Amino acid sequence: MPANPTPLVNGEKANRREQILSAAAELFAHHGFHGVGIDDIGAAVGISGPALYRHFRSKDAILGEMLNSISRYLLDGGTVWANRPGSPDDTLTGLVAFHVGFALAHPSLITVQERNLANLTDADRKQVRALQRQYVEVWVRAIREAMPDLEERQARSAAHAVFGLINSTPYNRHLGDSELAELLSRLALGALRAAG
Amino acid sequence: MPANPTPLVNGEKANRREQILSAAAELFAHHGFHGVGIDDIGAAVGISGPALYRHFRSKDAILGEMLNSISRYLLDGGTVWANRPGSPDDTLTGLVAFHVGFALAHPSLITVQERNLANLTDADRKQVRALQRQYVEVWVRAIREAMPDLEERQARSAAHAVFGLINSTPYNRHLGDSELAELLSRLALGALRAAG
DNA sequence: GAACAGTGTTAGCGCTCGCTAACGTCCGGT
DNA sequence: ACCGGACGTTAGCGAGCGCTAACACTGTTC
Repeated sequence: MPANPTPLVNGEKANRREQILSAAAELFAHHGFHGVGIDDIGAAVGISGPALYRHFRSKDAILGEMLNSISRYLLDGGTVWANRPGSPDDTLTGLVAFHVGFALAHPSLITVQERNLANLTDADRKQVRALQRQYVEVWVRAIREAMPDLEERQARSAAHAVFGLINSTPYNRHLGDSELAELLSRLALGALRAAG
Repeated sequence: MPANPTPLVNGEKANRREQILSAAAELFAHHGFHGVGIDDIGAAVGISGPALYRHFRSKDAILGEMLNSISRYLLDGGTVWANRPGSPDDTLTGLVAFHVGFALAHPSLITVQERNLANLTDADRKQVRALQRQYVEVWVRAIREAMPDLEERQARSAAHAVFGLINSTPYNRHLGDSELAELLSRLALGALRAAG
């Protein structure tokens, strides 16, 4: 279980680093990494551009910490759900619910993680990729236990496809949260069941 | 039916404009709009930076024409499939196959269209958005005819979710094309059937 | 064969960006 | 009372960007 229930909490008691990460996530999601300036991020938290360097070594470091935190949160949470006792079908349902919950709570983080991998430092990208791969593997194992007749490559493709389905939350703001969560879960499980 | 079977063909007989659009799509998909320079695009087609201005009014115009072309192609093709005679279920299957075919043939166009809407000129964005909205409506109508008990808002959310599912092709390069096409179609239809 | 349209080149302007430097202010500990 | 660290400011650098200007070459037209 991760130490923090959600990554990048943006509550009132959050310290500067977290405020900055949260604001930067919103901006990166809307305009892309290169479309956002240091001054924009500073202004979003009420300080002025260069003051950011009291908290982060560089602009790349902001993105790096952001994506690392997201990937680690997903991997940790996914691992917990995958190891819960229960039938393979229950495990899959739990994983779906977990990912849906994250995507609904943090659509901008979803957007950033999907779009800005290429803007990372080589070292950061390596780390994030590794975490993402492990998360996919958690899903692949869960999928194959629920559908033993699926090949591994097909299960992996199915996992990516289901991520794409759930990660549509940024374009899906016209339904209530609970209603959307229920619909997405049903769609995701329906897709997975059709894979077998 | 659109005049051209696929948008932005990058064959050998393609003229300069099309070469440029094709190369720029690849670059934009990998590095993002702001991460690609005029000189990069020029180099990719064997000419040097400023020569692009013989063919396009600006860098924004390249992106604008690219996204407009994609959206128009999808809308035109989707409309054709939606109007084919056949059962509602056949129509849905046709739409899925059409979108899957496009996503498989042009993963980088998928990426660009998903990530770079925000970098368009106001006028271009308005146009592209309008085309995308119409395409979504084509799907919403088809979905509701196949599942009459679905509300319109739910059908719209389901459409976005299925787009996300199919548009996962950029992350899905480890399965053969035909195998992946078949899998994605099955997943998409399974998701849609689970919506009702 | 001169004019011209089409397509390429290089040089360079003006602007923005990430980042550093130098400095100011507040605040808790001895 | 004073010092030092944490955190903020503004000014400005060097680099890279989109784009324009000025010019060169080629092939077609009358």
